[in-house]
Amino acid sequence: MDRDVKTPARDAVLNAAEVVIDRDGVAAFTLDAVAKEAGVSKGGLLHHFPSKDALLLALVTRMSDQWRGDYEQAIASVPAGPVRVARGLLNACIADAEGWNDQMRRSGKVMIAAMAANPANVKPAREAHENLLRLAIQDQGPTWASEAIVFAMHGLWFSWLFGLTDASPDQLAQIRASLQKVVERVEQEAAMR
Amino acid sequence: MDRDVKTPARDAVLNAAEVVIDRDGVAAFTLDAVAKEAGVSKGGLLHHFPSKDALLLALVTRMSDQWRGDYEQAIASVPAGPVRVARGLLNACIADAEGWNDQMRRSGKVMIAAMAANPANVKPAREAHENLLRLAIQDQGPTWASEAIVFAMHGLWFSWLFGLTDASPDQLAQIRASLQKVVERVEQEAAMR
DNA sequence: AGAAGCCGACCGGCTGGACGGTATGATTCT
DNA sequence: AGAATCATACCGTCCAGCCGGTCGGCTTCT
Repeated sequence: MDRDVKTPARDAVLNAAEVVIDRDGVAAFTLDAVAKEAGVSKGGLLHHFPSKDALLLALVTRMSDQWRGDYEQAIASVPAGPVRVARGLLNACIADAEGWNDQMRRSGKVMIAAMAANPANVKPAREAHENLLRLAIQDQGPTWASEAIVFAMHGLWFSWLFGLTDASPDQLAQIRASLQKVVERVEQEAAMR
Repeated sequence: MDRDVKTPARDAVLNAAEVVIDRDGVAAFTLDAVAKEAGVSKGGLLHHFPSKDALLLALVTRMSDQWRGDYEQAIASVPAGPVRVARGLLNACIADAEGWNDQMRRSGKVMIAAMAANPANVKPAREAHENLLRLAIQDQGPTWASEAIVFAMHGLWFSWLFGLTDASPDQLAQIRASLQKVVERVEQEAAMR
């Protein structure tokens, strides 16, 4: 298959789709709405993406690539040590909490839209996630701690996304602090051994 | 508002809705499909639930009540101690792993359907979740540990639901083992103090 | 050079079907 | 009887995908 070509028009449509889903909700995600937001006719939109499903898949793909790049960079900036992966994720999440919120909210809504339409669309996200877990398992520290923390980060993401958790900055900060405490505990223990 | 009356017909429709969403996907969740599955006409269905949104809300409500009852019972069966909530959740999840999978998959798909249609529909789930977090904070053990584990359980649920994680029993068992290790570690530490 | 032919990008109207909801009649229960 | 519980038929809307057509740039032939 031909690699996804990155033309400005394509990217503009993708951005517009994200905006519509994020701002107006998953139910409002229609081809007309996206075309209007992108300043493009529906015909023009369908010229780039042969179907709504294809658009959704491209959206998840771009998102997953972005996410993967982000967390790989965040992890790389942490000196080698136990639970390095978890520490990297947590650092990135805390360092730019607001940015993290924005991006994660948008990503999550896209995921929901993709799942609702066709679960096959989340494949790129699955690959990115599997890659992350692989990195976590290769950590120096105890595997179980790395895994648990990675899942806790995901739990935080999803819970917040679904509105299960209060979205107040205080609440989020508290939860992040809890996770940080776990990481620190594991690091201390590893250092003492 | 009048309390939700539990009639057999209502419950049958609710069951049918769950089946359709679980078996055929969120996109196939239409009033016609649910009515057909329930062996009821669409008019009959709409007699019980005035709108699709109402049906979805009722679905989430029943699910949340069920879930709340389950975890409260699971927690109650754990002797008082540190991270009792986390221990209870984990026990329930491990004791009947297969049942847990089934129920959680269905619940998750319902949540996605509800979110896609109208995020306001997840309110009952939010309340159940807040209640769980409240219980976790009242635990004897360190709050941060309880919180982290609760979120990890949620992360496992969501990740698995979105197909982010391999659904193989081995993989799931491994992750559960990781979480269990965290719980045990906290319990040990609390005991030594 | 320049006319002719071509091709990808894009437009916008259209349609056919699906889907949520309504209106009204039939049937059963109390 | 009369209320509750359905069934049947139907309506209006919305939306994904299609299709004929336009425009501008690029190549090819002469």
